[in-house]
Amino acid sequence: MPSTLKALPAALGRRGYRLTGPRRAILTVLGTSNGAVTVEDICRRLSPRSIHRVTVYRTVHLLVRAGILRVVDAVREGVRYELGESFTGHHAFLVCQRCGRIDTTARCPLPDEALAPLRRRLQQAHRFHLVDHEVRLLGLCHACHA
Amino acid sequence: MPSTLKALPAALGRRGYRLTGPRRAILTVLGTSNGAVTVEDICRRLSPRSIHRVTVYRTVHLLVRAGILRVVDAVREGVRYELGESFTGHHAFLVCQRCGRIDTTARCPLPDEALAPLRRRLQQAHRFHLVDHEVRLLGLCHACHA
DNA sequence: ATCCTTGCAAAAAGTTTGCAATCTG
DNA sequence: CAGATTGCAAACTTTTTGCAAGGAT
Repeated sequence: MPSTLKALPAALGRRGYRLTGPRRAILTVLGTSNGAVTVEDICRRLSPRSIHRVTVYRTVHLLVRAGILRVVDAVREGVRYELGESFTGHHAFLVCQRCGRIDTTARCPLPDEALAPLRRRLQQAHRFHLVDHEVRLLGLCHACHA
Repeated sequence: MPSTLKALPAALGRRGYRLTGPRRAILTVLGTSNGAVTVEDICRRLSPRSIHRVTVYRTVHLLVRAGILRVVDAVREGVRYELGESFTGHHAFLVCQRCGRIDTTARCPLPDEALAPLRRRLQQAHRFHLVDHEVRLLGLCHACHA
């Protein structure tokens, strides 16, 4: 995805944000990362202590607000726990994007038949060994949908 | 799921862990919660400051080790970020359960055709308004599969 | 009685905020 | 030049660890 790298600073500018050195550097890191990264990852990839960690935090928040970045893990707040599948069965998660509440569905929307081919494909294309899966359905819970 | 509540203390005992008051109380909270909870949630539901927050942390870790609880959010480390879908396209996440690395697949294994019926079902059964979804494929990355 | 568990205090890790100096448009 | 942005220090929040007292088997 080589075009992404060029498109990013432009995307920032178009949204009325200033294009500064730190932001450019952070966008470059993001544009050349393959996978989801942590703030720590970003800092590590920036030239040795060139940019302050606080700036990375602030920039990342800005980019999320601007719709350029998105949060992959954690809806917010800390880690969440649930009883093991032997107690609950396998299901999907209903995650409220507003209050962070996580509920569960009766069953998983990913059909069992799809798993074997998927496992095979991941092994070949990514050399990734599939063990489990988790479907997170994002939206608004009853209380927040008002 | 009324049987769960009784099964939990037994599950602990069977694995050779001691059955104490705090553990019993925490298991009761877990067994009667519908959805994934945070440590903060658990503390709030325990009788006013009866059990120390540190004990809740330790018990939760123990339960995960014992296979009674599982972590829903966050594989480890803090929040992770990725470019928005307008830059990357919609895909699934490959999460390594050992090193925490998160990579992405070319496309999402949840077929588009399944979304409309799913949205309808969630609206009816949970009064949940579906906006987006995220498939996390858990397993071992190439480097860790050794 | 043994040794696992708990609570308290404090450390560590991760994230946010106030403020003055600096840079962008 | 005006206002946004950065770095630094410090506050906060969340999670982990050391240690002595208490509790379960």
